[in-house]
Amino acid sequence: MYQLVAPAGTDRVVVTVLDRVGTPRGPSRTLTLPAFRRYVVENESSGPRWVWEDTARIYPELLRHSIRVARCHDLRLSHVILRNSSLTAQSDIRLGEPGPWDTPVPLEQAEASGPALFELVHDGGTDAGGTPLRQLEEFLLQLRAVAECAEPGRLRLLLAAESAGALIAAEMTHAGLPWRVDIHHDLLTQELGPRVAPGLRPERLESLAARIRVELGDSRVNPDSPTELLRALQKAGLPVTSTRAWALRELEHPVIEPLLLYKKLSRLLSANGWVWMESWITNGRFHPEYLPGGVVTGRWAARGGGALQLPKQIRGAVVADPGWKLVVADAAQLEPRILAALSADLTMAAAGRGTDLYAGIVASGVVETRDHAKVAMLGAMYGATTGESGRLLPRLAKAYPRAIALTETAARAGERGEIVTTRLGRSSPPPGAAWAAAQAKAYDPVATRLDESRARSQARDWGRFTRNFIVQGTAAEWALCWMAEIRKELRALAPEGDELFSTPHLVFFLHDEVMVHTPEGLADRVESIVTAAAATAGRLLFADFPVDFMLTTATVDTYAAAP
DNA sequence: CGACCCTGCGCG
DNA sequence: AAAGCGCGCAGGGTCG
Repeated sequence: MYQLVAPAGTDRVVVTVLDRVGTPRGPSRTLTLPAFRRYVVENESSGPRWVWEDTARIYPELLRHSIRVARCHDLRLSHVILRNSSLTAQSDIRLGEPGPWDTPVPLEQAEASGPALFELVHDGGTDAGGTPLRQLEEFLLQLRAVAECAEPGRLRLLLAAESAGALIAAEMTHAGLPWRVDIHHDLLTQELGPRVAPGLRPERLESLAARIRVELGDSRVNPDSPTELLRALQKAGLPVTSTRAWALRELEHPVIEPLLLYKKLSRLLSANGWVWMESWITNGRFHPEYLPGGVVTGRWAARGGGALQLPKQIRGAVVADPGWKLVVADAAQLEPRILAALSADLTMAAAGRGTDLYAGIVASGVVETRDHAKVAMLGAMYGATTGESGRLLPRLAKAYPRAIALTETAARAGERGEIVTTRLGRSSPPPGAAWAAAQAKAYDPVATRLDESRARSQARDWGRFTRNFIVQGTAAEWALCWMAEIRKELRALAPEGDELFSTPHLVFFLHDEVMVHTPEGLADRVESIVTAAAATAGRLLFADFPVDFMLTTATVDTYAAAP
């Protein structure tokens, strides 16, 4: 059963009950927001799938009133997938001209309350029963596209997982990540010195800057300016063409040590200093905005606060509430395991069974060290051709021909400008017009050497993108299924009380890693749930193919203590 | 002054 | 100009 929800004006919502194939089962009802909330609560027990345009817009309104739903269908996110998927290439949704669903209204920045989130216009008219047609017609197109494609099961799972991700993202934003500003403050003070006014350098940075100037024999150079710094380094006789840390590390000179430290600390100050703390932490919680589907591959992005880049340096400020714990779990060697399963490479899957996959590769005698195994695998998935990674690749290819063939096939497809598709049906975007033009130019009779090499280089670039897309994208699908399963089981474990987040709940997600904030007494159960969910996700994507998705899990008081 | 690009670095 | 993918953000620098 579906419940279609659409805004009507700024303070009303139209709800329509739809049957399995999307036919309205009666007239729609227009509800005020309070009536809508009651409606959701009353109907949730019958297990509907709520169909709405944009979870990020409508669900926070429910969460603010401590209302959660189990399942939804996010029309906006689903549209993007179906519009691009090779599995729905023949569908009307794919063949139609681009429309309003292809240029979604961006979500306003502000955490603005209530009605602002409903300012979508009721623009598509209604049918005789009052059903909003723009949303209904889109939903019908989507249902048809899935039902008529060759492998509806995959897309159905993908859309459900993507939509569950949207619910989780909104819930995590709402709940926030537990953050101790006192600890954060102490940490900053210890590293940088006492806080000073914005624009000034704290003591520690100031003295490092002074040392840098002395060592360079330049009394005015500003280490924050790459241009000035580069010039000063060259003047001091150092053979550098950039001021990147990795390049400086190669050099031997008294300025290097203070300079590297300066860069480290100045990064801490600008990215996660006091200003950051004051703009992003409220009432002991970090509330970043997650963007499901924000990356072409299907990974999440985040906006504001750099939520997906929390440096290890400050993870000590993430601390469970008194009487609570953090259960942190990380999928070990996720992408290579995904590659093994995608390519049905039994040998590679066996190397990772019950053990660290890289250690397993070493144990199989393919390479000598774990580090070699890792760099070779990453190189295979990213398309490295030179260096250590390039040298080791042939050995991987010999040991795991199926896995390596899959990456090579994906790369060749990209080089030809073709698209590739993940396990569940998310397809890569086609290369842009500039790319195609560059390729065409190389075949022109008057093409220059430069034209040809540029075209070749761009073709290889795109090949590396598609090579990685298929693995990264499928890993993202696995992670969505993992998280959706965790969420479902956590809700079954402990029914919610009056307080929305008084029971175990997800508070953080980072591509292949999740964090659950849980009352201490339930931590063991939560660990089991997280572990079992990984196996479930593996079966959802790869049925009975024998690949392990191993986790590193830890129950800790602070994120800094997680492995 | 804002809009934009570049450099550099954090995360997976 | 880091070999090799995907991101976001801050600060410097330039342009209109």
